[in-house]
Amino acid sequence: MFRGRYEHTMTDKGRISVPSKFREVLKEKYDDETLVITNFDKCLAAYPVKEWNEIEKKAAELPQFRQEVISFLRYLMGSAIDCQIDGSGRVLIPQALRNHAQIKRDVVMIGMLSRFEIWSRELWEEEESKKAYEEFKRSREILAGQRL
Amino acid sequence: MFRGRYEHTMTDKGRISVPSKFREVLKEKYDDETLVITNFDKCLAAYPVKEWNEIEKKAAELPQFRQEVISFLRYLMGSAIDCQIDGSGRVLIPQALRNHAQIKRDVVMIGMLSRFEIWSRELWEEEESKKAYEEFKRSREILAGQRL
DNA sequence: TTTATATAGTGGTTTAAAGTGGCATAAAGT
DNA sequence: ACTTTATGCCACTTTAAACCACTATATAAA
Repeated sequence: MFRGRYEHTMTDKGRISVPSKFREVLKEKYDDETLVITNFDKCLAAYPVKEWNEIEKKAAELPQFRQEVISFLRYLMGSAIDCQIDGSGRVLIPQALRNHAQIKRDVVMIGMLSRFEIWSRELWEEEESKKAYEEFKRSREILAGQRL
Repeated sequence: MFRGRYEHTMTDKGRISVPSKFREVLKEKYDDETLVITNFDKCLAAYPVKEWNEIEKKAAELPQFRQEVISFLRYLMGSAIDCQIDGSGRVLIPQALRNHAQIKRDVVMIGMLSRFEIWSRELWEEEESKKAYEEFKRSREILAGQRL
């Protein structure tokens, strides 16, 4: 499973090296180094193809004419692109996705179990990191409560 | 189970030797010398992978597209990194975690049953003295009630 | 008590791997 | 054909992992 937070930089041509721990998970657990990358909130989400297929399957079961479903699918599916990891462990992030996530140079990648997120460092630090910490402190009891 | 308190020092490259008692527990009870280390309030928490997997399992059961869950996972998973214990019984603590726990050189490690905590000694002593002060105030109340 | 022997903790050095930048070639779009 | 975009490859730098060595403390034997 993907976990950990890594700060990398993007080359001027839009390539980012995938953290080696993530690549390891892809190789060991998924046996496939292809990623499906899509828009997600203010960041990008990268899925192993196997996980992405699960999402597609679930999405197909949703009522296809509900307005929310249509918007949701348009958003998530419309921007999903599969990206190959190259010989030196990098992926090329298509221009459209870079723009969406406002990625210029510095990026933060965050493991999220079955996927990982790609953030512009500025956006992450300014907007999301504090929010995430607050939510964590608030929700920690959900997990802690089940253990005691 | 992890028990006891140990004071160690960190090398300039961020390595800390895990107390041998803890290593023994890892080997005997968990049969695996990998640790998952994560932010925890003012210190770091180190889990045997098996224990950490329990937490991940619970996290994976949460609805993955709920906003609170997403923020929660961003922090919980983002700050968790697995660290291998090397040949001489040490772990490398990643820079980000060192910063979070304000660890410079002297550390205190505290057994907490299924995990152990890693404190900067300075912070630990502050916490301890605070606790001692609370204790003092509490006993004073009791004494006050005794009309002394 | 003194002397060996082992083990834990620490420090430093070497080696390997990860991440990054750049360039050359290939493919695609105009 | 030519510009743009993508891919593959190589070189450099930094960081992490592996290795070796020393000291202090504990343990066992003389």
